[in-house]
Parts: sequence; C-alpha cells; structure tokens
Amino acid sequence: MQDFEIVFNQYLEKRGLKLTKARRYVLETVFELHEHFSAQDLYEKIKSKISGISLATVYRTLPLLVEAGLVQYSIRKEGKESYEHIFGHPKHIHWLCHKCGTLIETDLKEIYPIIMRYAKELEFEPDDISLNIRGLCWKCKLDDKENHLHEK
Amino acid sequence: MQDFEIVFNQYLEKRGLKLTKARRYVLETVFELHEHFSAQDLYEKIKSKISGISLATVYRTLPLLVEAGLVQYSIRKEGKESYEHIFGHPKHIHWLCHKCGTLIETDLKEIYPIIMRYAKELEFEPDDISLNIRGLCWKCKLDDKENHLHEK
DNA sequence: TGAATTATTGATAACGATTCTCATTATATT
DNA sequence: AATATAATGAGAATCGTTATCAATAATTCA
Repeated sequence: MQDFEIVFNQYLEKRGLKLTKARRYVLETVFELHEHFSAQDLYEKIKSKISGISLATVYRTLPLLVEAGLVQYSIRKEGKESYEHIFGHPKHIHWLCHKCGTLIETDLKEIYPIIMRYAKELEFEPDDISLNIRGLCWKCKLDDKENHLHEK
Repeated sequence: MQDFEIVFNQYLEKRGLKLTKARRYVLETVFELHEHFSAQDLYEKIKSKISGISLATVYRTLPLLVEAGLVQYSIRKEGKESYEHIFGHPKHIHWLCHKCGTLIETDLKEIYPIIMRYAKELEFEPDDISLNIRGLCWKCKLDDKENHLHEK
C-alpha cells in the first residue's frame, strides 16, 4: 500500500467513509498525473484504464482528496477548476501568461514562512495556499511591443 | 472626471475602443461597490440606478476593467468569479474560512516586494496577484474541537 | 445466515455562470 | 446625410459542476 493510500484511508475512516474500488481508482490515477489536471482530464485518464466509472464519482472524490490534503486546487484555467497532487510537490507560485497560456512555477520558500507567521497571528489554520500571478511572460511582452510599433 | 475615468479612457483609446454610456455606468458602479462583487451583483446594482443595461455588457466590460488595471480578480466564492476594484485598495491576502465563509483580508506589504523580485528574474510582467488562503478561522477551529470531544 | 439499513455508485437531468449570436442602435468618418 | 464600424440588449447556447434517483454494494444486527 502506497503512502497516499494510507493517508486517504485514514481520512476516510475519520469521516466514516470507505475506501471503495472507485475511490481507489481515482486516487491512483491522480498520482499518475504529474501536471495540473481538470476533473475531465482525470476522468478520461481513468477511463483509458478501466471502464464503467462515472464522471460524477470523479467530481465526488476530488473534494475528499483535497480535504485529505493529498490534492490541492491549482490555478484556474479556461474557466475550469484545476487540481494537482501534492506528494513530493512543495507548494509553489503559479505564473500564468494570459496571452499565450504558458504556466511557470516557482517555489514558495521565502513567502511560506511569512504566511505562516500571519496565520499564527490570526489564529487561522490554512489548508490550501494559492499564490497565482497573471500577466505577460517575456515572450508576449516582446510581441506586444512589436505590435505597437507596427500600429504607428 | 474622476481619476479612474481617465485611466479607463486611456486604456480604451490605446485599444481603439470608446468610453460609451454603458461602459461608463459599469465603471462608476464598480467604484460604488466597496466589497467583493460578482458580475451579477454589479448588474443588479446598475439596474437599481438605470434600466436597459444588459448583463452581457457587464460581462463584456469587466475584463476590460481588469486589463486596464482598475479591477482585480478576488477570491472565488460559491463557484462565482468575484472581483473588487483596486483604487485606494492596496493588494491583499484573502483568508477564506471554508466552514463559515468568513473572509479576512490582510496586507501584502511584506510579500509584494518578494514577488516583484521574482518577476524581474523571470521577466514576467504581473497584472494581477492573488494570494488566497483557504482553511479554518479560529472560531470554526474551536467548534471542530468541541465536536470531536462530543463524538468520543 | 439473511433481512434491514446505510453508503456508494452510474447515468443523466438540472443548474447556473459565462459566452456567443445576431438584429438593432449608436458613433465616427467622409 | 450616407456609409462604415463598433457596441449594445436580449436571449439562446455552452459547458463545468451539482443534484437526483434507482440500482448495487457493504455493513449491521437479529
């Protein structure tokens, strides 16, 4: 049994829920996806392995995984909620270029302790920290400048 | 003419768009809302003043305001995109309690310069920085503990 | 064991926020 | 004023997500 199965199982037990076959498939597949994924992405990946699983089950299981601390919300892209698994994935900053859609990630090392200090002051217990920055990547910044020149 | 009108107008001109009556109403009303608001909230507030404005226009204008740097995305609540105007509103951190829904805001003073340093390294030009933290506020943390005691 | 209770699931309908379409109207240009 | 272009309102269409519900699986208790 993998680490993440133990964690999920413990969480489910605490909530009086069971680690069913369907939930196990969702869990396993989440850890096979090493990119940000939407509920739909996950559903399709599972379907490629086994059949008969319902999209509804995926939607039902995802929040459980988030609450269990195994999965976190990632940056929202194209109107879809997106997720990523956490194990071996230190928290990070998402830099999303809203022109070409490129997503860069950097670490949260310097910022994390500051947040935790604030949290302590507020007596707030964070489950999920998301630092998302939208803007223009260097490439699209260049393009923009060129276009402006052409306009004149 | 208010400051924000000048800013919006400049942005529109740069894009070859016009500051129409409808856009002016959206703009003005945004600056009358001092809380986080959804597109629907904004639409209703405008309708309470004048009639004949369309929800589609609100949806069409909001991204323009974001790009003009007058409005920013705020924390997503109940599946709705939410916004807030920026003038006189230094960037901040949102702390959302996912149990009672309370939203606390704190400043980004310490963190902002760190982000901008990273941005410089990446040559990324941020338009919108959102630091959202979900978790439990002190009140709900207490409730949780009590409930666990009762369970035993 | 087996009946009764409860949890979980798959299929699909319903929902709701957002986007698209298009005919009409406003605005700018000549 | 005539023409071209941009913007609008109304409502239909889209699509991610949630709710419903009958069927199935797991669990409890007699």
